[in-house]
Amino acid sequence: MATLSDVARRAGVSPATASRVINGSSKPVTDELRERVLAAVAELQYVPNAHAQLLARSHRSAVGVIVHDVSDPYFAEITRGLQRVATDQGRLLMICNSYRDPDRELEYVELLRGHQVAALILAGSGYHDEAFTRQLNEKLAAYEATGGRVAVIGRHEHSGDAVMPDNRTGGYLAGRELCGLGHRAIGVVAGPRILTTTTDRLAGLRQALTEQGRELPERRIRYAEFDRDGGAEATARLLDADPELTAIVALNDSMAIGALATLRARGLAVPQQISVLGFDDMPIARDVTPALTTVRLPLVDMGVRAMSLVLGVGAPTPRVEVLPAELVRRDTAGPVPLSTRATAGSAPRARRGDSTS
Amino acid sequence: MATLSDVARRAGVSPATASRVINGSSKPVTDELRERVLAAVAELQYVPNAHAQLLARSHRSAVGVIVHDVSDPYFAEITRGLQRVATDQGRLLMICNSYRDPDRELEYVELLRGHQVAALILAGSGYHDEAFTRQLNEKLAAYEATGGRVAVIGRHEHSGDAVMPDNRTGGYLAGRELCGLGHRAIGVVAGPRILTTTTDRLAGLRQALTEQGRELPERRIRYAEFDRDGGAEATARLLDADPELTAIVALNDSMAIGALATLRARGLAVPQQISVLGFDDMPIARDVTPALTTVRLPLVDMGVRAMSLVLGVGAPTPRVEVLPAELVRRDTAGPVPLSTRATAGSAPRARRGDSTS
DNA sequence: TCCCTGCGGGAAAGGGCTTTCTCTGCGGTA
DNA sequence: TACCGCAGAGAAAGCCCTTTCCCGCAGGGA
Repeated sequence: MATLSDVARRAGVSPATASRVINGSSKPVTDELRERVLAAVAELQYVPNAHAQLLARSHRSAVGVIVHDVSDPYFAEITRGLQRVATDQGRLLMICNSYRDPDRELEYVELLRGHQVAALILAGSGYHDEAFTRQLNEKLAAYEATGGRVAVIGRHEHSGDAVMPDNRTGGYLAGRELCGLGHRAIGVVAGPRILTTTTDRLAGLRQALTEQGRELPERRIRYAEFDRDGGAEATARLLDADPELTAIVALNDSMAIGALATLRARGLAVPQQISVLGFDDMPIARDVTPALTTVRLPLVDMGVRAMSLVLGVGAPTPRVEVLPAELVRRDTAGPVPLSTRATAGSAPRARRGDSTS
Repeated sequence: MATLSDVARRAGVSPATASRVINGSSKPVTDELRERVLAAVAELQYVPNAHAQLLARSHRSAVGVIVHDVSDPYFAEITRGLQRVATDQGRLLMICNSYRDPDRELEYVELLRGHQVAALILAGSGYHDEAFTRQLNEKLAAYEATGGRVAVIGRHEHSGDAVMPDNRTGGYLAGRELCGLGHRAIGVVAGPRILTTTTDRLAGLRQALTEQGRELPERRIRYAEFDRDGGAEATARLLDADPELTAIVALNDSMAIGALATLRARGLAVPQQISVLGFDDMPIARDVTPALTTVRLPLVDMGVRAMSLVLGVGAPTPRVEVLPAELVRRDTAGPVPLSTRATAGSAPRARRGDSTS
């Protein structure tokens, strides 16, 4: 592997001059030497050693990102937003998948710190786990103490900059919608209990039902992995326990798609026999059939905001931006079926399309 | 930011000893000193500077990966395979999205080379572009000359190790299937013309039709972006030009999903009025309604193989592994509609389910 | 008692680059 | 003519580690 001094030797100049040419330093170099250096670079196919550069340079430019899994559409969208701003600012992103393993998350914080990232963004739900939260906060504090910037997306536990999707209100909107359609027997296909996202969304949902004088007993909730298969499986368990359900809320769209698969397999018509609500509005939601009624979160925007926070200069106080959730009505949620409607409180409404509440 | 010598000073030892303790060197250190060092590390929240380590250490361990876009399910699956092997071997992956921009691809080769990756994997279609191909090959050759390993996934142009999905046969299978179902008026929703993947799949398809005495005129092909929206748009153009079509082959599943959306919007029943075939069998293919009939590629396995090639010791000759495509029959392809069947050559078959050919 | 061995530890040499500092030589001013 | 200033180039000092090499010391064998 050719080094800078190889280039310098070949060009008959000092490494200092070669470096200046290659990096377009402000220090002037005569045209003749410049050309000799560039020729040497081309001949030797020289590529600077990034580690040596990063070591020698003082300023740090990369930004570290820890997500659950970039290929999960939820995070893919957020990452798209992060990328957009980072690219604009000429920053490189180092993206790490924690696969929702807290230990791996801690490791990645260290790893990224070791890589001298200028900032750190943690996206994705926090955990109901005191010990972990404390450890994480310690590590982040240590990092911030040395000038690192930190922002989280969708986590309560961090005290600094944060972008928070309004999960609770989202859950509330879902609940209100189903109540409005007359549903009483509502089941929930939930993500892992330990995730704050799960409990937040659930809390909003429960609040809506309670306001309507209905309830959400634990037996109508099934916890599973936050993905398609988890949703399919939880839906099956839910239906086995309670065949009378007229609606299912899935706490994210992946789970909702799994739910639809199970319902289809069991020959239950959506939304005629049973309604389904998703959460997140990931891109595929409009392409399943029937198109998924869901609670939209501004995913890309969340990424944009987080990266802006972290790259923005002068942050006197930690800033928390709450981004709103909104209901997207498509085709999976309908009025409670006639057979059970007698017991429902409010009049059913019919509609379809893509209007938002 | 604490450095190793800070730790050493605090522990009252030399940097050498501190380094040995921290890295678990084979050289023995007495328990007392070891503990003093570890205590200092904890107190200072010391994290080694990765760049300095990488610079000082000789062996390179990370592997660079260039894909079109990790959040595209096709590449997400491949990446999953890459990850699996890399993790087993304790390798870190650096993943870069080229977004199918050839220039960016070249840049990333340099970037990754600069980061001293032990190997480089390029996944995704090559381009019909001589100048670019030559440039890329030069860069790769320069990298290989310094001991780097290179493997490509789904590209013909590279002369070294390669994992090749059998796109041509896949296209052939799609064509044979539709012929068997009696279709004659077959439209193609294709990816960008400049991609070899597009032309390979198209070539196989054309071969199948030709063998059956049918043909695939250019006017029945529409080229668009290789994604959902591209598929939707190309399908619309195709239908506008030729409303008589009884089948559409989309050259990947994303496009197929876009095609389904367009057909749904136009009120055309799939597969009763028009059949749709996809390509790749990405996970969502089974969850759309009707479930997508498609040509499956062993995406995860492709990743596994490529990483194994590149990390495998002793490669005397460049190896090319061709991975087979297979047809997955689901619910979007059916016999040619009755109204047009009179003109069809072969008897229609009815079926459904998930059996593979 | 002396020498050799081996162990635990430190000194120092890189690893490849950036950047400050220094030096040389030139043109311009007093 | 003597001096100053400055442009352009090089020398060298880091950046933070790892690892080789070397040293001192203690214990064992002759």
